[in-house]
Amino acid sequence: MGRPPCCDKVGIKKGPWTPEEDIILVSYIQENGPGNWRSVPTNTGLMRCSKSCRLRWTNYLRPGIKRGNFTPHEERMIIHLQALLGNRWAAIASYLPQRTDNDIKNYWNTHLKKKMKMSSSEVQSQSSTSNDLTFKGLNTETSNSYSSSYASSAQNISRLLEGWKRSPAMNNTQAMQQEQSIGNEGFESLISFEKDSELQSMSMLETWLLDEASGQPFFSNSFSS
DNA sequence: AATCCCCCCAACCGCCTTTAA
DNA sequence: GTTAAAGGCGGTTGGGGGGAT
Repeated sequence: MGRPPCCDKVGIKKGPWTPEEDIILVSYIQENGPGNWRSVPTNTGLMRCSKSCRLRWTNYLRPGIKRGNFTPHEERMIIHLQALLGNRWAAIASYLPQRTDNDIKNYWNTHLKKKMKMSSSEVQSQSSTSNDLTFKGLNTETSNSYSSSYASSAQNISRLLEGWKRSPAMNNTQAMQQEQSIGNEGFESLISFEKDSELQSMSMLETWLLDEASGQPFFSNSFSS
C-alpha cells in the first residue's frame, strides 16, 4: 500500500519560500485561520503542497515566534527537557511556546549536542571520585553521568506518563504560555502524582522548570549546598 | 583575490497517528 | 471494522554565508 508523498505531484514547487508566497499564505491564514491545510494551495493558488504550507506557517510565519539566539535559560530548559523526554521536540517546544520544534531541534543538533559531548568527556575524566552524580550535573553544567542516569529514570517516567491526556484546566500563567495552543504536556497532572518516587522526581523537574521560568534556579537552591 | 571548509538552518522526506468516509 | 487521506513529528539534507587558508 503506502501513499505517494504529497509533494510528488507535478507542478508542485519546492525549495525556499519567496516573500510573495509568504504574503499570500499569511493573508490567507489571517482570513481563514490555520488548519485545513489541504485547501490552502487550492484557495491561494500557491504551487506548494499542503504540508509545505503548514510547515512554513508553524516554523516561520506564525505570530509569536522568537527568533535569534537562545538565552541561557532556554538552553538549560532544552537540556533538561531533552534528558527527560528524549528527542520529542514537539513536546519540548510546548514548554517553550516562542520556539518551534524545528528551531529547538536545530539548536540541539548544532550547538547543544556538541556541548554535551564536550562536557561529558570533561566530566568522565573527573567523575570517578564523585558519588552523588545524579544531581551534580543539574546544578550548572550538564554532565554525561547526569544525563544517562537521570535520563534513564526520567524516560521511564515519561513512559509511565504516555497516554496522558492534556489537561483541559490551565491556570492563567500556563494559558498565556500556551497561547498558540501547542498543548500542555501535563504540568498540573504531574504535580498531582506524588506517591510514586519516580514521579516525585518528575515533580521536582517540573518545579525546576517553573522556577526557571521565573528566573530562580531550583536545583541550585535545593542541591548545591 | 580565490578557494576551501565548516556551520547553520530552512525545508524536505518518510513514517506514524488521527480522522473521516 | 476497513481504508484512504490528512495531519503531525523527528531525522536528514543541501544551499548559503562566513571564516580560514
